[in-house]
Amino acid sequence: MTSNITTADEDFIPCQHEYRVNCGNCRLNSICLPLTLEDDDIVQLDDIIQRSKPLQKGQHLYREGDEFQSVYAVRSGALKAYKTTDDGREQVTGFYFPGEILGMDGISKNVHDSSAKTLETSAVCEIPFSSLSKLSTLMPNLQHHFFQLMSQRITEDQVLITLLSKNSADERVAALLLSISSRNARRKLSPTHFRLPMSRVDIGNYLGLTVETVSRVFSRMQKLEMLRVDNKEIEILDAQAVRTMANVSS
Amino acid sequence: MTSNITTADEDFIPCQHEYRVNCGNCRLNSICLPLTLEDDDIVQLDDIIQRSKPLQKGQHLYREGDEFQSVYAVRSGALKAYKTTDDGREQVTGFYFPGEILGMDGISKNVHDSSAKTLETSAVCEIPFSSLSKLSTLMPNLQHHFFQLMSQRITEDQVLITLLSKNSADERVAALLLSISSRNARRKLSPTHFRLPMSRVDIGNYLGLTVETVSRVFSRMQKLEMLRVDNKEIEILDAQAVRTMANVSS
DNA sequence: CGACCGCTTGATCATAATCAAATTTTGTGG
DNA sequence: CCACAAAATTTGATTATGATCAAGCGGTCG
Repeated sequence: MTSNITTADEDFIPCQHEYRVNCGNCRLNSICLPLTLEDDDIVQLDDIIQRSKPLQKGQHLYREGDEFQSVYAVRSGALKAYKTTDDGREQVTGFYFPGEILGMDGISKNVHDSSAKTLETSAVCEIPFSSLSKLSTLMPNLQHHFFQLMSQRITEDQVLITLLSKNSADERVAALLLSISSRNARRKLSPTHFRLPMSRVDIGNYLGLTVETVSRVFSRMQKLEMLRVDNKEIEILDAQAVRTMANVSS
Repeated sequence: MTSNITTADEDFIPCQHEYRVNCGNCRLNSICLPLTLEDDDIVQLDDIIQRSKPLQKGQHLYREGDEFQSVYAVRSGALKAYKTTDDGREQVTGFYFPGEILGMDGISKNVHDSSAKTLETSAVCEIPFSSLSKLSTLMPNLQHHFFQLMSQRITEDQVLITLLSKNSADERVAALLLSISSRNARRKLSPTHFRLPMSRVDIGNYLGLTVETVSRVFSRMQKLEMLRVDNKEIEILDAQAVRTMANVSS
């Protein structure tokens, strides 16, 4: 892990000059868990958080059925959460980017209800749930923010439910691109030019489509000059056209 | 509301001899919010809860965009939660039966993210969220249980996502019937013989199918002698066959 | 009684799945 | 660095599932 070979990984190289990351100096703290906290409180939150070594692409953070201990904040990289159906197919339930929290589905039964796997080299902050609960009783702001985070997960799932239930393949793919674009914007990255960390299969398993259909939609969007697609590299050429294709007011 | 006209409503007539309902004597308290609480704590919870007059069929509990104030526990009857898409179609995000909690999607933005409407005459308990939050900081059990309820909502939404994404019309309808059946069992009602409170359109808008398809699936299930369908009255004749059709291990 | 609503059934059509194959990209070892 | 194998992606042809369009039935309410 001390190697400094630069991989083909497109993401920023983590700051080397401030290795001792904490919530107070993390550049994600304005969109992550500390969002609503005072400086004093952030220090306490910081105390319970464990920061991971980088995880290699394809590693599991947890698996469906594992005992639930912690929720996780993505520090760098990207992950997918997914469930495996009885007949062995994979339903991707979400993609997670830096600053986003995953694992909250494990709270209800104290067992992870889905698996989480890195899509590229990633690092996460582990937040032991028992400590978070305890701290939440002392810090109403934190409790409220965590309620909000769970509620946000619910509203986002409801958006996906609607997308799967009512929208065409074109609309689903366009909506996913817009979602990734706006999440990039939130992290001050380009909303029009980015690299998809997930495969076409993952996209299909998220949107309820086959790989072939996903690929065809990308081709169609390219032909219409809305998009430039170079393998995983995406450039949105006509954002308005993509919004129109997504058929949502956002 | 002091009238004692009995409607055509199939549900049990609420106990008249104990009008002053509270959480301590509510027959749903073993599956509802008080689940994990001690007697003393139940009394405190009871203090913040407001019980509604019966709501007529078709009345709204809240609408998408309303300011979020409270979550609600169903006391009797049944409700649907739904979102209206930009092009005016309706996505039903859930059906709610006695003992179940709805409205948690409003926490994240302090605005209801969906609408809730009664499917038949119903009564609910209103739980002001600010009071619930405050009480939760004092009662770790309550905080934990509410975290669990939200997490359960998330896992249930993920099941629906998978259903919509991967399963056929037959499988979706069969899965819904099994879900209603097991929720009836939880309330000590018959798991094989019940009345559906929602219309075929509602079922379609929940499962991402048209009315016609829903109706055809019911017909098919009747022809296969798995089910007896008399309008909204359902009798499951061969539960194993329904499980097989649903194609889930549950 | 008649209009309307919810539900069912039938015929046809469209979208995306499936099957099949070519092509590009990636990873690995020499 | 190149060669080769494996994996991922794209494209094409055909098919199947459920949507759409259309009509009829039965019950309810004014």
